[in-house]
Amino acid sequence: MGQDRTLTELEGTVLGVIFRRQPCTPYQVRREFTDSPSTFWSGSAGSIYPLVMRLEASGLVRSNRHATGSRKSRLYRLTAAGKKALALWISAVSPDVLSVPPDPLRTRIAYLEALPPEDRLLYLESVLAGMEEFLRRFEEDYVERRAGDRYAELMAKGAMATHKSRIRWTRDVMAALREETAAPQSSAT
Amino acid sequence: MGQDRTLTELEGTVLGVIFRRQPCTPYQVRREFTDSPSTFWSGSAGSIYPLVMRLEASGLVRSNRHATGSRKSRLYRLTAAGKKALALWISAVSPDVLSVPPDPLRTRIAYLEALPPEDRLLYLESVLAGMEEFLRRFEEDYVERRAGDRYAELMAKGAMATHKSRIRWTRDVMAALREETAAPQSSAT
DNA sequence: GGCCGCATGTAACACGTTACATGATTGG
DNA sequence: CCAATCATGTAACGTGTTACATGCGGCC
Repeated sequence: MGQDRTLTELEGTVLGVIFRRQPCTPYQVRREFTDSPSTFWSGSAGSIYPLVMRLEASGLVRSNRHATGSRKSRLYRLTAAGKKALALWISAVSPDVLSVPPDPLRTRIAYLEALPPEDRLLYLESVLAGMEEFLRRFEEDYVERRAGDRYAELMAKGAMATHKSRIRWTRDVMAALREETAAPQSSAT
Repeated sequence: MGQDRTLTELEGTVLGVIFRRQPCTPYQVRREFTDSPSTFWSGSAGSIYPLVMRLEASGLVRSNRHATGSRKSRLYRLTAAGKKALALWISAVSPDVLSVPPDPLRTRIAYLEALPPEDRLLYLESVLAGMEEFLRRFEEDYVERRAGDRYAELMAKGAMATHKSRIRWTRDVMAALREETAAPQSSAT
């Protein structure tokens, strides 16, 4: 009921969250985003509630009334169509999946020459420190939650691998920069 | 003239492109996005032209008329304020820079259990093949363009490092999956 | 019993996308 | 000279964000 269009990135992800957590409330879905170490999706109420309602309207999820005390809410779970749609969304191999994901740090470093020369290394150092701090917290968090969930463990490893690769690369950039200033050629300001 | 608000990700990037290429036309800016191996920004006319006009309205870029034959266009370059704004955008260390960037593949693999068990490895294999194909093309392209630009080289290395790390991780996931099916425990659907 | 966090929403706004429109230029 | 591509835009649309509104629950 309702014509099939391909799911957006957030819709697919939310469908995945509900699939994993079902039955669950929209608020639990939100928490999944707000608690995530990634800051890409805000998980704001304004995105999640309307989205979940949209999913229900297109028959991908269904909900039961549910009350805790006199507070009313709804528990959502996937329908058969929902599970099919999720599987389809996952397995449709799009270019974004195969190509390099966006990286705000890479973008900034690409235009590092817009910074005064003496600020460039300082910037990279502060970023590096921040990333290492992030890594520490991520690892703590990961140890804390590894409830034997093999899947969660795999996911965390993937995210950390990427993060570490970024850290290593940042160090490379710093080394290149130091080398350049040590043996100065003509520099374009 | 025009009040300073912090630049969005696309605005900062476009400012960077103009800084790098100046003087240049909006179309050249678009090409930078459409030619990029990353698919995150479409670089559609509908995004770039209005954005560049917005930048000019806020005094970050300035343009001169410019004609090739009877076709008219504008050549843009950064103003002093523009260069300052770019430097500020780069050096303001936000959480998105420090945390793990979004990864459509990671997200999909997180909900791999929504796929019929027999499809999971097949999916990962096809993704892996696609990523390796992408890597080959990226490397060709990179060799082709390495006009001794140390910076471009560094950037390419960063992107490739991330990409390779993703490939390695995908292999890990496949190995874990194979192991699991070889020595089956209780599996959730 | 008042305050703060939980939980569910809604409204206005900004921004990027697709699709469309238009004219110039180049190639067969 | 006709078609395809280059190049510059505009319009409608969808969707995510911030900010606001509301009410319940626990705690101090």
